[in-house]
Amino acid sequence: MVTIHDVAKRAGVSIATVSNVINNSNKVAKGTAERVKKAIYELNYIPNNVAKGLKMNSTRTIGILAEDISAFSSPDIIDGICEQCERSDYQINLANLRVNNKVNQNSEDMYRDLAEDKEFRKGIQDGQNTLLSARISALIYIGVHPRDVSGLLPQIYIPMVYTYCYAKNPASSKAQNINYDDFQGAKLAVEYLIKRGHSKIAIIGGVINSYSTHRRMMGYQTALMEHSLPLRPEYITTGNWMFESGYEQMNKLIQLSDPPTAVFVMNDLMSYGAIAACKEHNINVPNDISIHGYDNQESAPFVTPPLTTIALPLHRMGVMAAKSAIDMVEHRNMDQTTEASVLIPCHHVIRSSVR
Amino acid sequence: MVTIHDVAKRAGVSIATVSNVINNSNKVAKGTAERVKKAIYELNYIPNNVAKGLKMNSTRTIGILAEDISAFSSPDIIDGICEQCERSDYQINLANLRVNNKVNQNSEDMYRDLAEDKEFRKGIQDGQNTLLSARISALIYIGVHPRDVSGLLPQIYIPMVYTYCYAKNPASSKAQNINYDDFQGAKLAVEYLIKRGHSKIAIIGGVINSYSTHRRMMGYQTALMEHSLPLRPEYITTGNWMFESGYEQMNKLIQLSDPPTAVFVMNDLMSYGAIAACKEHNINVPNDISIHGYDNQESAPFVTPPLTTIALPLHRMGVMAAKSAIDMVEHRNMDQTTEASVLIPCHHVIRSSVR
DNA sequence: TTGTACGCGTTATCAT
DNA sequence: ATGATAACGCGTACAA
Repeated sequence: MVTIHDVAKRAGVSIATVSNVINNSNKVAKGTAERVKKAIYELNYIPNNVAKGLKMNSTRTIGILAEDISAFSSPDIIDGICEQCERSDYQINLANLRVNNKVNQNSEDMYRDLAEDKEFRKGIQDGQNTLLSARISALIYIGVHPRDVSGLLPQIYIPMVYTYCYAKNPASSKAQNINYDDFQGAKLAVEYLIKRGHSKIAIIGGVINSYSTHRRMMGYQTALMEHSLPLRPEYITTGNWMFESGYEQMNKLIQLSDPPTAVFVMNDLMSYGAIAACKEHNINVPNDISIHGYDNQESAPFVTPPLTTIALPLHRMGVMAAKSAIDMVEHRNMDQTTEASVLIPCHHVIRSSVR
Repeated sequence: MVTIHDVAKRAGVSIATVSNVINNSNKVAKGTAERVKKAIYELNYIPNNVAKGLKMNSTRTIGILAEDISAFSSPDIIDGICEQCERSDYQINLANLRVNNKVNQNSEDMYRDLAEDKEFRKGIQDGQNTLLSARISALIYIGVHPRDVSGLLPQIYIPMVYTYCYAKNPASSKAQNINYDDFQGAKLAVEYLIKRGHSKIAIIGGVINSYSTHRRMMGYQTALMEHSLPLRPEYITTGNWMFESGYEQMNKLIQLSDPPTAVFVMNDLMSYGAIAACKEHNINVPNDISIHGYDNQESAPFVTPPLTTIALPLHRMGVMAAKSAIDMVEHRNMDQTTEASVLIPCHHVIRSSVR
């Protein structure tokens, strides 16, 4: 490997001069700088960041600890992180926990079970340690489900950002949570239904102890309230985020004596189930009943009818996560205005499942 | 940060001894080793891999240069790479080129255009250099489309693996291509259609100069040939991988005087278009006509009818890619049996779009 | 403006 | 079995 010494020799200068043209090119005479740059180019010199990292005690590297990189939400978040890191000249070190292979899908409370799983906790420890031994400057933890992950990670002394999850008691004294706004997204959805003339609006929620379910439910209620619409208990149902539960709950709603004309379903998967239930009863979506999803999964444009839904600001979450991580590393977070948690608004994707 | 010196002091030994218990614990007396381990635990010592990397001239780090981490194929490949790296005690350094934002979707030959795009070539250079300055031990390049990417990357002196793309003239003298088997996958699909009793089997291909289109077409032909079925030119159509072209080509096939009873469509997106065309003509899928896709996109189970398709071995490609990268790093690739290109078989996902 | 010398945290060699 | 010490490639006082 060609080093700074080789460049110095070829340019006929000392290594200090080479270092100076690389790092603060103003400190060195123009002619000398040219010679050095020429030598760098000719030798195809590539600075050794591991030596630099050792010397500077800073690697300018963000560690990503992803609960599951195959989760639908992870790639776009990581994409955002990459983008910001490129802009700020940071590198990325990646570790993956493969949560979705480990979680018990049949469990009532799969994420709590998971949090108590010895093997998973060891995996998370190992992942964190591997990253830490690479001397990352900050750590971004990407969850697979918005929930409190306090206590999952051992305490560390570098800045931390949680995204697609949050920590009430973070693992670092410098920490931030970056998430999308469940409340705003749900409100957006229901307000749209109201705007389209619906007043009998039911809801199919996710699992009842989920943060998202709570927040989205509040968005639903608030939208109704602000438009002086009644909150009808028989219109409130919950499932478990899966296709089947959307199907089941929709069947219940259909059989009501005064059925809704629109249903806000808390995720796309359950929406598909709801649509399937309608089809079975020869109820046309959206003509007889409107279905509104949440998540904007990759499949949403391709189902029949194409699903009107709420898109998550995943890319922006990644950008923001990297940005706050880097800000904390570079001590720019010291103004009191910085909130420990930021919520990024969702936006609407209108297709054809709402009339 | 606590260093090996702190541990040594606390354990009352020299740093050499601490290093020995970490790396070759057999060289040191049992009692001493215990004391050292205790000190490590008490001080929460985490080895500094950047110092180690400098000293060893090896970081045990795989660089991933992803053309687009948001492409449907990338996350599972990366997941596989992560898994193998964890097993082999390697770290991962990630860079993303965001190709899909840069490519001109309307171009006849978008990837060739891209390859000639100055800005993209600069991006790829920068990405490679960033990775190289982190002194990665090997580089894995993940494409977004199976094609020859020779000449895109500058020549380098570390092992390279190409996956979801290939290089006839790789950028390293130690290189390998890891891909799925287009030919085998297509043959699998068409043989299934034949087994289900179809003999009038049409095909909707991708863009005509695409490697995948060629290979899948050959799989189609071979399956027909091996079952003594005629190759009917009017059954051979091609599109451009997008929804609309599936729709258009299907419309043509429907209007044939002797229309097919089954269509092998070369990707899922065009399959959705084909299904849409059938619906418009009140042709029931699969009862009147069968549709077979390729890719097994996340959406495939949710369209109507759920799509029978070919699943790509993405995770295994990632595992294999990392494995060969690491093998090359550790000089285990020296047997002549190692092929420059390996193809991993696809497998079948049977749902309801084929009768 | 440019050069010399030191130290960052390791591992490995060579003594002891 | 254990310890002292020289590198690894770089950035930066400080000297010139």
